[in-house]
Amino acid sequence: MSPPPVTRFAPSPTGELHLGNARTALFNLLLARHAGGRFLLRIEDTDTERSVEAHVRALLEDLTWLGLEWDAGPDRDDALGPYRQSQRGALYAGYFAQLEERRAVYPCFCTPLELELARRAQLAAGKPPRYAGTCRNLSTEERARRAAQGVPATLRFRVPAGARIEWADLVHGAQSFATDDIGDFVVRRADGSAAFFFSNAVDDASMGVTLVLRGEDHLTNTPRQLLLLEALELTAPAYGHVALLLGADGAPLSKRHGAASVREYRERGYQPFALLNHLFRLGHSSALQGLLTLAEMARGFDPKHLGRAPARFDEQQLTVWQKDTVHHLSPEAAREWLKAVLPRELDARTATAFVSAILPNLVLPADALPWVEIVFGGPPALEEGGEAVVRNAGAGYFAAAAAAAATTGNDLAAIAGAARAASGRQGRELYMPLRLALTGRAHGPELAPLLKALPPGQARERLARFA
RNA sequence: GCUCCCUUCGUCUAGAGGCCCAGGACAUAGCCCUCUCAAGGCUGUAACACGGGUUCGAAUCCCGUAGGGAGCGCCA
Repeated sequence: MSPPPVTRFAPSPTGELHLGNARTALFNLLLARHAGGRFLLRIEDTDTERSVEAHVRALLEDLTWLGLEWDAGPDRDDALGPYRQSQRGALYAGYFAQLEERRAVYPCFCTPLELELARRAQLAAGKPPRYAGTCRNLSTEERARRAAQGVPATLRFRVPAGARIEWADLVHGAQSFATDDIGDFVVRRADGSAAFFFSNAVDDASMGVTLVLRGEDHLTNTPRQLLLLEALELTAPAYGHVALLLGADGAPLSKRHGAASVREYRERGYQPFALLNHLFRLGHSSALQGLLTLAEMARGFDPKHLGRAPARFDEQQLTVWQKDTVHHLSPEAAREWLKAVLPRELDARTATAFVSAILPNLVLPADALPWVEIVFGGPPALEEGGEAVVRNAGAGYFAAAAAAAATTGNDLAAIAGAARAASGRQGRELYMPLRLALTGRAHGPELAPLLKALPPGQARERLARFA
């Protein structure tokens, strides 16, 4: 029996939570829950230039809104924390010292400009843009001299030559990379802060993370982290690289596709469970059908069923989940969901009647707007072509219907019954003139419940118009 | 440029040499139900990127080609 897994989501707070990252978070959470393990949230804010506190808050909000709860994180500290990399400097210092002691790293005095020029020259010459090793073999004296001059230096990892780095990727299987294809990389910036390869790998190890599911964009970077961990004699987690999420057109998901962040979908009125159910099946397959709860997803999640090919985020598919979620909302939840579009002064009973009537026809809150106007905005004008249908039913039909509405309340059976008795009409012939007179439209939610939401006297008034 | 990853119906995917002239879900078309819409039921259309090999047999293994993507940063 292997120990329970520890997984993590380690976002950088540089913007809104991207859908691809949300999926990564979901998968890691499910992976942990599936086996009774722990799911950690670590904020990777070593880049103080781009990390913004407001983004951290937004990130936690979005994850919470989705229902993705972490066992430990920036707001839930424990012995393994702190969970913000900007607060882990002391721990990093110890590991930097170890690397220096073992001569696994060396100071690099190259300036950003020099490096940029070198990179461009290499690219232009058709060569891989890798660090040329300028500072790799400086003498001890030379290093001391430059340091004494106060030349700022980064710390670079000395990548061993002629070796191969191999690992079994959870998604892609056996991987093998030649160290000769990897340039010496920066582990500590000139300002003393830790660089991604370093802090990310070191934190996974020091936090006891055993399983890392991350974006495929990290696949070719993995050998660097493995090298680093090996030099530090730390245990590497098992890595799985999930294919990227694309837009409906097959291009990387971005703003161009309308929305690429959780926040945007949330603001448009999408339900968290709709989003979650969609993400669950993107790049992952499950025999489970239908709308799933997080617990059900956790039970059914299997890293063996993670796909290797990139998946497209198709809003049409999301809409299917959204409909399903919305149609199953309780009347209370539905009222809350529609709060922004419902008239303010509506009493609870009417609001519930109205919401229950139109819910089966909604996908997003905005879809309720026309019905608010139709039901609460007074007798609606007839749509194109409605006039003829109404006229054809005749004045007697509507006189009987209006009378029934006045005496029996907003009861469709009574109203239709009276109209039937007066006109002899049945089926569509019977109901369509009623629908038109009451809503102005030929299409819409079921009439009976809609009638119940109509303000007092409105049914009679709307029908009497054509008597 | 180099290294690496990927390629099954419109979309998400099942498929780990014979169970596949490729299965499911959603979308789509038709029918049924029905006061309309939605929901529901039934039926249908629709895919192994291409070319070589290996094998009695390949969607599955190997090699190429094409297309897409990532990485090669004092970003993460």
